[in-house]
Amino acid sequence: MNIGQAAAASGVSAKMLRYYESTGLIPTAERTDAGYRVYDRADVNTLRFIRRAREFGLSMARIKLLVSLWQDRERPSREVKRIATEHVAELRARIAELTAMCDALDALAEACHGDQRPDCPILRDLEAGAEPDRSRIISPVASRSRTGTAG
Amino acid sequence: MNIGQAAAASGVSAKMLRYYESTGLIPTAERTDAGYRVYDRADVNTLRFIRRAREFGLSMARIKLLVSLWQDRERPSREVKRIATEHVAELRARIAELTAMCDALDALAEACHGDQRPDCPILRDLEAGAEPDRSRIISPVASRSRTGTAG
DNA sequence: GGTGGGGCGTCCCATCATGGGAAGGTCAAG
DNA sequence: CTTGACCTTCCCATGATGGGACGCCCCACC
Repeated sequence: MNIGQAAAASGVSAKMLRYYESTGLIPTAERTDAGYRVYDRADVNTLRFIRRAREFGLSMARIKLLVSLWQDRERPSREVKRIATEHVAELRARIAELTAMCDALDALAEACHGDQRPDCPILRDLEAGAEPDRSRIISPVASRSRTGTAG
Repeated sequence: MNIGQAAAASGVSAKMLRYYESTGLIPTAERTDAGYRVYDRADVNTLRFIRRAREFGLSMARIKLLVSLWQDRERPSREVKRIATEHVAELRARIAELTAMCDALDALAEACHGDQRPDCPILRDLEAGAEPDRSRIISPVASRSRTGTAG
């Protein structure tokens, strides 16, 4: 089967097929004399596995691990579970972040009249912390300590 | 103040300051004779506004709109509210997506023994929809090399 | 045996916001 | 004048994906 057919059969785009191959997620496909990639049903199954894993939001790195575990009949389910659990934890963290943003912004939006008047609690919140035109913001010593990153 | 001081005072990195300038989010900064960018307290306030807006997960495009609304004393709060509401809707949609992923994967992980045995509901779910392939998922072990993953 | 349309190949670019780093100029303190 | 911190611009990388250009290939149709 051609790349287009494998793509249609698996639900993974041909573009992604080439990309997955280039990153080593799937093995290098056989080629016809003309250089066309050739796939079989087993490849399509792997691709479906990958697509399904992507639907869980798993990263390529984790999917790579899962695929090799999947193809290893001796795998300990512990390994699989660990990967899934890590991902769930990350999803939960992300959800918590987004929920905090969402709740805060929604509260602000609820408090906003939303009419032709310029007064707006959203903007008032956003500009909070902006120093009014008082004295200098930076102290003479301030520029020294640049503590690492801020994620 | 120069870019490093403005960065420290605003919480926006110098790198991002240049980037925001290049994309037109903030106006082109004045320069010293040597070419150094110069900022004042008003710039720092704008930067803080931007940083705060970023904390709500707003896109640069929406922040650009918000900044111009913020600086327009005649703005209708309706405009601001609309932007916030759109973003809240997108956040909710994203949260729903992530929550669905999270719940589904978590259920699978919960059902997984997580021991040394190879049987695993997570992998079984992932391979669901894969066409049966003559009783085997991958071709006979001896013929195909496993592309020496080793890691 | 031609030919045309569509599939395939590679390579480059863009996303979105951010950081890393190199090469070279500038400033301020010693 | 030296030194070191800071500034400049430019390039690259992220993560997964799509878009597009250009050129070759394949097959059906005549």
